[in-house]
Amino acid sequence: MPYGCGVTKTSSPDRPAPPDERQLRPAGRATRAAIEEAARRLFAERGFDASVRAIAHEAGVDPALVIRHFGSKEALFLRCVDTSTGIGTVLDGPLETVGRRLVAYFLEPGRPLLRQRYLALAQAAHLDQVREEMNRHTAETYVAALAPQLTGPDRELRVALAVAQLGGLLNLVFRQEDPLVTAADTDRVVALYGDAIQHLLTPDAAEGP
Amino acid sequence: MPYGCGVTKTSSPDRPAPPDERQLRPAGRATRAAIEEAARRLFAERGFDASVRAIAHEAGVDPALVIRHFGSKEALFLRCVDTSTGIGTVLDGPLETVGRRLVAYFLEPGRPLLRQRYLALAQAAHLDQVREEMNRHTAETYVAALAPQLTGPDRELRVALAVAQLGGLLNLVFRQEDPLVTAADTDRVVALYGDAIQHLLTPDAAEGP
DNA sequence: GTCTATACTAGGATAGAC
DNA sequence: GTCTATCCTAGTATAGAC
Repeated sequence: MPYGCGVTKTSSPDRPAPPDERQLRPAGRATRAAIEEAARRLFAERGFDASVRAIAHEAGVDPALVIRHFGSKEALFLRCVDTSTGIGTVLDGPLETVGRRLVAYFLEPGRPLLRQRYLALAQAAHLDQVREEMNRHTAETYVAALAPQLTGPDRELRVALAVAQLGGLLNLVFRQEDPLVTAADTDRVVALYGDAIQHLLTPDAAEGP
Repeated sequence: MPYGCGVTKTSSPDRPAPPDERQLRPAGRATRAAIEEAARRLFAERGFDASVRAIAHEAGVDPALVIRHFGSKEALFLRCVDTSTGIGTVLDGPLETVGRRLVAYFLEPGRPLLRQRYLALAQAAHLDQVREEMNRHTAETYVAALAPQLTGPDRELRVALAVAQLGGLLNLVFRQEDPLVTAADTDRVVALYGDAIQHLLTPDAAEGP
């Protein structure tokens, strides 16, 4: 997810590295898992506004345990929000039409999960670690996949700017709910905005109808 | 400011419209003014994180007075943050180069105020009223100024999408501080991203070097 | 009308007993 | 590992003094 959404952590640097999570007591494992499951659900539903207390209640445990196990609300959030949403296949297609494909992918209806995750991340973007993860994800997913295929100067910069463009669109359609855009034909937005993104990646290519 | 920043209110719908602010008691006026001045300073410095209590302390009054006078922190914020930053002159120039001019305007160094205001608004964007003001500002400033000059279909939609693009760039350079972009030559970003914006506004125009 | 004092609710985080 | 009790900060509301 652009702007960038990333965040797919499997270990937190906050806890002083227990030798292996699978060696924890069964009770501890179950509690941890219950907290994490509840957190995933509530973060998805309410974004970063979901309170630690509400998550604890949902998991049937004491609020203090949430902090005890995950260090902080921010660390728990980083652990729970991820965006492994199959964007890879979109990026793997032909470079000449990736702009429209990206826009179409994110605007495709029936993807409430994408929207939920975007809103949750956007809401938490004031936290430094969340922004760092976004940048890391942008670099690892988008820049790594597209920059080598580009020609001309500033290949990495152009991909970063294209991702920023995509983020601007998601902000508009997912957060602002601008009436001009929500009422517009999706295909038109895909064509217009997709070509604008494409223009940064392959400036010389001709455009489709 | 795009994405959109607007918010230049002079009267709040929350209070039931006192006939004229100048008719309030001197003491009341002075207190109100002190609170508002302190709020402007702290909101600019710390964004929406500036607490009501800190604002009250800065103004030398009781925290309850802040709420008493302005209704809520959100209402005070809406009253204090504005973006009348002279974007009008940028929009008034020739349409054919407005994309690059817009990017250059926002990337121009020595404009810490622009950045401060953007960050404050982005941080408060989870509030419905703030987002509404952003949309209103986008419509009144950008769409109103540019859409009539465009040719072809979807004129208003294309301006809204161009503003979204601009918002994506500001998010990148003001919030993310992506090393790829902060290290890049400003002129390159102006050319690349400005042309991408221009492409939505005047798709047929040729591009500069 | 304007301000002071107090208090309510909610949130995140921590200390220390079991 | 788990829980109880507690602390701190925050936004907001209200009663009552001037």
